[in-house]
Amino acid sequence: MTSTQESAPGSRRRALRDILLFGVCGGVLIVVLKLTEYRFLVVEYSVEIYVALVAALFAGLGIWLGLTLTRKKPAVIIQEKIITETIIKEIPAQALDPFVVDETRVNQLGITTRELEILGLIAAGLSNREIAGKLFVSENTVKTHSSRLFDKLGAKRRTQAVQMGKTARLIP
Amino acid sequence: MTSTQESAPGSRRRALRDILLFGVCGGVLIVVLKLTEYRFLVVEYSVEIYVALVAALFAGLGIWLGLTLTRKKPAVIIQEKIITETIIKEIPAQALDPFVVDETRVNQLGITTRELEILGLIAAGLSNREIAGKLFVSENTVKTHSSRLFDKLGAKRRTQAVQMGKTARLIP
DNA sequence: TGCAGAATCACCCAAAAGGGTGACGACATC
DNA sequence: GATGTCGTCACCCTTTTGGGTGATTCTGCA
Repeated sequence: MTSTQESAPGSRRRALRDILLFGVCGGVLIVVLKLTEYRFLVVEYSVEIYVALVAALFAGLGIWLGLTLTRKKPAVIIQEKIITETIIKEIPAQALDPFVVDETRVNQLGITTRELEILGLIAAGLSNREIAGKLFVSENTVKTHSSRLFDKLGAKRRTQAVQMGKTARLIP
Repeated sequence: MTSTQESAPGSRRRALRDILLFGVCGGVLIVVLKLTEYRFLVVEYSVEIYVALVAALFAGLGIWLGLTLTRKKPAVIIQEKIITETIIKEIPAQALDPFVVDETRVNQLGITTRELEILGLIAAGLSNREIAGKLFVSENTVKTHSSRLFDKLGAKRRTQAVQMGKTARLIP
């Protein structure tokens, strides 16, 4: 229960319709059974069979209802089109995009936490001076950090470093 | 039916267990009902009530079974942990990522095709000189283009322009 | 205890980037 | 034919960025 229900517009109406349909089906069945009841009562001990039949029928109906009710929930909206279908596909985590840095790559390149932090701020569009102000260090410090960072990434410019950092999953 | 079922390891076993549980419950209920049956039979026309009761019970049971069975199917795998839960979340179309420029935004900001082209090359990490070489124009031309682009975006630096361009869906 | 890695800072210099202004040709629109 | 937009280029000047070197402090590890 990570999030509240935020289903498609007509979902509740459809659920109601299904419940109604279920009720009608039940009613019809009861009527039918009642009509046939008398015939069954002639044969004495068929009550058990009758009950079992009713039980099985309603169980099946219940299962169907349960399925149809839950099937409405996951609606994948692509562009404008609404596809109502159960999602079976495994979502490869990265699709819901809670970004995590590729620690392996970070260690592999020998990038320190400070350097990574500065890479993030560069990607955010800050100048060296702004970064210095944000981290309470001198501009020279930021410059040395970024210099070493570019070395490790093999980048010549900060824009290139950002691009490389993104493809290497060091920054979102 | 986008893909075949590739559910979690213990899914089938659990489904079987549920069905068995369902059967046992049904059996127990039938036994109980049979025992109470005689008492009900004393009162003559309570058969209908009895049937209705059975029907309702089995319907409920069926719904429960339907729910528990379907709940197992969608399994989101994050890292190593398996979360068995119905997927409710709307997946934004952008997740499947066939990038298209936001033409509306482009016109809204008054960005020309050439400027957009240069923004893309800046984002790719090229220097003004490299861009000039790529587009067969002078470096000064690239500079004027980028200058006007930054004006329109309200950016002070090329890194900032890239960041803004990305959030505005002008570049992937 | 001493060493390695990190974070920090300074200084110098060159290259790149950015701001401002002006100008020219092509093309479309009115 | 006038106007406007777009793409092109030049020049000048300031700011930012990047490279190189050296030094200091702190911390964890051998």
